[in-house]
Amino acid sequence: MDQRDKLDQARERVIESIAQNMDLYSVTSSVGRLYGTMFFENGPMTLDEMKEKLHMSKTSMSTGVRSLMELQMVEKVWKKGERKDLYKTNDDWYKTFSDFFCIRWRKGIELNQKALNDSIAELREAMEGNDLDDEEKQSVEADLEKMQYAMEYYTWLNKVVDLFESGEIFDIVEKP
Amino acid sequence: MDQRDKLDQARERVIESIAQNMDLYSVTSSVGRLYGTMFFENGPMTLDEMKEKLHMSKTSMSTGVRSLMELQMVEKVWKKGERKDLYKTNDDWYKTFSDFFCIRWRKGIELNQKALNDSIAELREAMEGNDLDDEEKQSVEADLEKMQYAMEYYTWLNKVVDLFESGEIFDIVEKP
DNA sequence: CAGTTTATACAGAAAAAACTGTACGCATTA
DNA sequence: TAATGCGTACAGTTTTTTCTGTATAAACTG
Repeated sequence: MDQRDKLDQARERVIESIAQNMDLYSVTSSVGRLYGTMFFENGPMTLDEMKEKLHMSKTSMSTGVRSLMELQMVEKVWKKGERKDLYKTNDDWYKTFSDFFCIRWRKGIELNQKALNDSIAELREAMEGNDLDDEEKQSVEADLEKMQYAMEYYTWLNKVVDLFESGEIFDIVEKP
Repeated sequence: MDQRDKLDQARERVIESIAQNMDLYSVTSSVGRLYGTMFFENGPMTLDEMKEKLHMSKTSMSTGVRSLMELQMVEKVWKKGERKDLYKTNDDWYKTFSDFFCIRWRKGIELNQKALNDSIAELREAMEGNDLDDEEKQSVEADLEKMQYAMEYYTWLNKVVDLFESGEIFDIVEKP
């Protein structure tokens, strides 16, 4: 094998590994491959360059870049005299991980807490009225207990997310 | 509206919210709904009961339960005299979250580290041989720097995962 | 042991997601 | 202003995933 091919292969191995594991960020391996490719490119890339490298449609590159921008993994770059949009990877992986973790879980927590709050209130109200028979009361009591457990759990999880959002996690586990 | 309906609705709201957010655990909302239903059931359930409640095929219940068991969210229960398999939710959400977080990220880290190790070794070897022109050397140098950054990041992330795996996280953020 | 009953493997249908090519709006250039 | 070039909306196609019904093997019952 040619020396040049060997170097390319070493790079491609890493790109492919990143691609295969990008499902951790809920994107397809195609989008992951796009990220990996941009990561190893020495400068910002245009959509046409991406399309060229990955042998995919420009539309896919466009939507792929949008996904990566939402994840804050890629950002748009301005360069005077250049008509095409340029994109580069955001190379702070620590921040990318934290942001993703926070956004993802915070959203889930919030929605579930909202539903729990509403339902807990309704059940408590029903308990206070006197139109439940014993069996119903017992069932509502059981539901309330479960919902309260869930609320406590989300309170805890929220604090875990705070750890990452505040950057406190970097005091606990220091960057190399 | 009937009082009974209102109580059911309160429960259903929470189940549906859980279902919608179970994509955090990479399962479909159908599987999430199954989990929610089992969570609020007072005892263990059979596949037929699930099928009945969710109006879905028994096959789906079977595969759904398997998914939830892999996530350690559900476990099989033995009861003498009962021919059908019984399943109940594992109600330690703190552990479920930690386990999922660890398994998920540990796997990604490991695979990426493996690829990085191989490629870093190859590139270093290439640098030591004397058959690279200046341009190539520069390119390899740039790749190596990126790969080393990635390795450092994964080392850090591994330590974060350790925090959850060891349970140390519960000293930092205490359970309510 | 024959007759049920249970869970699941498997194949196919239905639904969802990913991807492509065309068309169009907007911006820049001449 | 006309002409060119860019990114993306959109519709249609392909691929993947989810879901169902049937068939079957294993386990239980009498």
